[in-house]
Amino acid sequence: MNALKVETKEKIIEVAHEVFLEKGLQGARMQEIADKAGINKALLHYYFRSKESLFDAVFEKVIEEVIPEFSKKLQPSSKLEEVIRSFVEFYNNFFQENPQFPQFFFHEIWQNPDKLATFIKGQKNIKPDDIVNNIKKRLPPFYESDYLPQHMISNVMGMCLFPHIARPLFQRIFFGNDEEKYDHFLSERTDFLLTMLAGIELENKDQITDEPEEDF
Amino acid sequence: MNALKVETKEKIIEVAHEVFLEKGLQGARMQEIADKAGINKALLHYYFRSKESLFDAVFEKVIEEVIPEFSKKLQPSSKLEEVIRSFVEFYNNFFQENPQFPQFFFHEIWQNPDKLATFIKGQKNIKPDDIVNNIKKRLPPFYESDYLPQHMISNVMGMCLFPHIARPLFQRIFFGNDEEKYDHFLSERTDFLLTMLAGIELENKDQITDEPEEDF
DNA sequence: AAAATAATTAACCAAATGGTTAAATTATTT
DNA sequence: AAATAATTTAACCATTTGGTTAATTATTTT
Repeated sequence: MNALKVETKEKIIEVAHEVFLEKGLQGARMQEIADKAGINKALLHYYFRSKESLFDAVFEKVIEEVIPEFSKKLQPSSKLEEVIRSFVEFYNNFFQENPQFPQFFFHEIWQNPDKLATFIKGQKNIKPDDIVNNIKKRLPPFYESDYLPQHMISNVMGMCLFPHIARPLFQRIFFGNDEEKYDHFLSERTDFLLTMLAGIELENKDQITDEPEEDF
Repeated sequence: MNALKVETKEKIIEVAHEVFLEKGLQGARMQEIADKAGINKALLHYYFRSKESLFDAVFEKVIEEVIPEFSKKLQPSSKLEEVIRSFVEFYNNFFQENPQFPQFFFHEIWQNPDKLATFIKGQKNIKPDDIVNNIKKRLPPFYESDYLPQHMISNVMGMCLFPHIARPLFQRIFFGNDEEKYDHFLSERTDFLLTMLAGIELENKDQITDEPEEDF
């Protein structure tokens, strides 16, 4: 009558994912995870030796799902415009489906930077140097050539991230805490960002012939 | 009167501030705070009934220090350019001096949105409607007029915030975990943002005719 | 200086929490 | 069907942790 090994384990990871995302590593309670998974706390430790190891399993799974999707968008082959477009689309989409993710992610990154950074760097799909170089070659003129390409990454990521990570406050202060209005704001935003970014690029289009060489 | 009392209490708040910022409400330990303040745990509870009340005291103090500074930058009287300039300068400055603040802030905002949002909304210096209206009136043309002014706020805040909140990861991935390089990146960024934002605005300046053009 | 009040401590306490043990139940293999 | 292995549970356990008590030491007040 009872669930098979695999099913139970997956149920645990699934529900642990929820709880960890909501409460963080410290805030999460093993009892709550066990309860929500409909099992005994001892069984939880049967499948995962410790809270940490459960957390690792959850985190690994999340990252392993996100990173490939993420890095697909950053192929050096594609044009910068394309990269930005698909990046913005994906990022906004993902956050809308996983609202607490940013908060959780950055919290844990600060609590345990080395562990998580090492883990993420371990993902072979991501090649930071390639990304930076790809951007460097294609920077639109208004990104002053003396500045680091990392500024552009920060810009795009920051603009995508902010309304999601700041939601609880931002929604209350600027949207009268109206969920629907905020959701509308968020869906509108992908469009807005792409329009805006394209607009800025287009204004300088005449100067770009192919791949402007800039030295940094 | 009780010179000691004040000193102890302030010492507690000071050290609690550190610990809470680093570990968050859940992660912080009363014992650690007591130790670092060089006092007994019982004395900690003598001054602050509970962990929560200590946390509140710390949070209130932080907010009360930041908000006025913050809202000063958002006076509806000043020009949008000025607002952005001083906002970016202040924001970047503050984060450089309080690196863990963003992470801490957003974590707590998500853990207890109502409490903190209510508290922040209680600060009478901040009038969201005024801010939005002020921005609405002065939006540069490339911010499509159909879009909400909140987009612009998200843009500026997001671009300021990102490299700070993402630092542990970003530094490791894109800067070979070199503290100095990252610090340089951060100090360069204020300049970069102002240059970039000014540049974008200037390109549409013909319709506004206000400030002399700078050369980029 | 004595009484009263405030600040501080050592020793406890109860609840919560991550984790364990050993037995029981269920599945699988022989 | 018996033996073996995997899964699940109830009852515990040790530690941690926020919080308390009651006594002690300053500090003010009278």
